[in-house]
Amino acid sequence: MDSQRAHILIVEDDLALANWMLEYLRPKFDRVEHVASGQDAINAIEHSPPDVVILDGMLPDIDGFDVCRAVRPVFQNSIIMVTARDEEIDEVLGLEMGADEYLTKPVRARALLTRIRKHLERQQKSSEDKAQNNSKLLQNTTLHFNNLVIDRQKLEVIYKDEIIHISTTEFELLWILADQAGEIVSRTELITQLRGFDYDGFDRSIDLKISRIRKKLGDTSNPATRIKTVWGKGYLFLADAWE
Amino acid sequence: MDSQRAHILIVEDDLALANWMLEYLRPKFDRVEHVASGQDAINAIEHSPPDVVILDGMLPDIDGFDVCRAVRPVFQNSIIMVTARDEEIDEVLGLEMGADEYLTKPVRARALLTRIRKHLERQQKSSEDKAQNNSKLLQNTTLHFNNLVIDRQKLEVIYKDEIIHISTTEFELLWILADQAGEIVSRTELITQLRGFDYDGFDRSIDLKISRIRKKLGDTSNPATRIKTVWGKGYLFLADAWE
DNA sequence: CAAAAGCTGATACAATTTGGTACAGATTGA
DNA sequence: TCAATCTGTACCAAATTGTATCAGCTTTTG
Repeated sequence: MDSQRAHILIVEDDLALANWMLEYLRPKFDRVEHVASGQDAINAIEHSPPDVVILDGMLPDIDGFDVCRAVRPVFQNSIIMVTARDEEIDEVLGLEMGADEYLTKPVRARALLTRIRKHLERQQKSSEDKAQNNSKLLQNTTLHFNNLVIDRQKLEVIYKDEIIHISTTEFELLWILADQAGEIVSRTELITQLRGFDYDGFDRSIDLKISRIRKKLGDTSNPATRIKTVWGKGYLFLADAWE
Repeated sequence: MDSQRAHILIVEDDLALANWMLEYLRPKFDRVEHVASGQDAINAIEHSPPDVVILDGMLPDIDGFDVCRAVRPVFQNSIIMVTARDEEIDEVLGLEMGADEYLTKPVRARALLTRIRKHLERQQKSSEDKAQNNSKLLQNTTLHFNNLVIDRQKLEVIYKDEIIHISTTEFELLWILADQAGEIVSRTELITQLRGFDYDGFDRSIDLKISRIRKKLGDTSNPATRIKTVWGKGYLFLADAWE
């Protein structure tokens, strides 16, 4: 799961607690922000909608529940409400306040993380569903190149009648290249497609995967002849080199 | 939905309270039943699933929360849990026990009715949604994949004309995967569906079950070829690998 | 009712997958 | 040719997954 690219907003006036959350979540997600008041929360959410909001029920200015109501019309992602034990329990129980999930203080780190991941996962899935309905029918499910078969449904690669043991991400990469056989595909594009988001900073991981794939598909001569390197541009999958 | 046709089950050992509810609800719904123990509740729910269950948290034999857990795998409609105020509020607040709604005693008639209607309405809505998308799947009681037959009613799995000895939870897991054949199902989702509530903390139990199922279904090659592992994502049941 | 058998999941550890770092080798252009 | 840039891979640490083992429970048997 690429939690990495998630954007989390913490709304919490207890600065000690907020800092604890920040420290715990920052290494795990791409962007973790914090505001301490209800008004700031509303502004932040409307200005730059996060994927998940962690919302304290009791805030100095605007009540957390009211924040919830205020942003709901424009904010469809998940809200995880954190309430103190002695706050209006009935309200919480009614589940009518518009949050997607409720936790009580004290919040355990593990529980918080689990919930965040659950909601991110859901969001991703539902957006994938939508995307698929529009485009999936148009897509090929299997690619053939002579003795090489790449089966997207089975996540399986067969070369010369033998199943090639290939890992999930290696498969993804191979698929992307093969799907655009004959075209040069840049590292940037590969990395974006693989991880689903832009990645700055340089990285040998694509080369590494290519190297592994080549080995598994017997493309061992130097320079490689089936998945070619195009210096300064990217990689090129040859369609007619698989005999 | 016209509440008229709804089927309500009341699980309550306090007979005075139960009678009060019966009297109040009977004129408003088509079928309102009552049982006084957890075991009876489980039987009743499994035998003839109601649209809404009103479940007392504290019962003479099986705890209401346990009833909830017990039926969740096979019962998807709404459970409204009624708890005494001094019962384990933490549990309730965590919303981890699998009920859809919580009320505290004393229960006000009006509130109860409102909640029931809300849930009936939701169910109506979501069943309409589902009916549009996959009306067949909902009614399916048996899944076929070549030589593999998974029979939900008999809780039976047959592979190559042989009955596979498989435990109940293993069956559940297999069913969930097979029901979504071709889609990657995440561990989080599996665990939630199996246990009926969120679970924090790390856990190899799903992997373990998968491992056992694979063994029983002869998916022994490494890596597995019929129930595939998708690294970082979950598991994938292949529909056409059962010859 | 007690013993046996079966089921479940926790723990522990092994195996696999992934990608960061480092550095050697290859390529390019001045 | 040489320095700068780009690519290939060995090596390693972290994350993820597979599974043996075992204790605690349930169910079944006798």
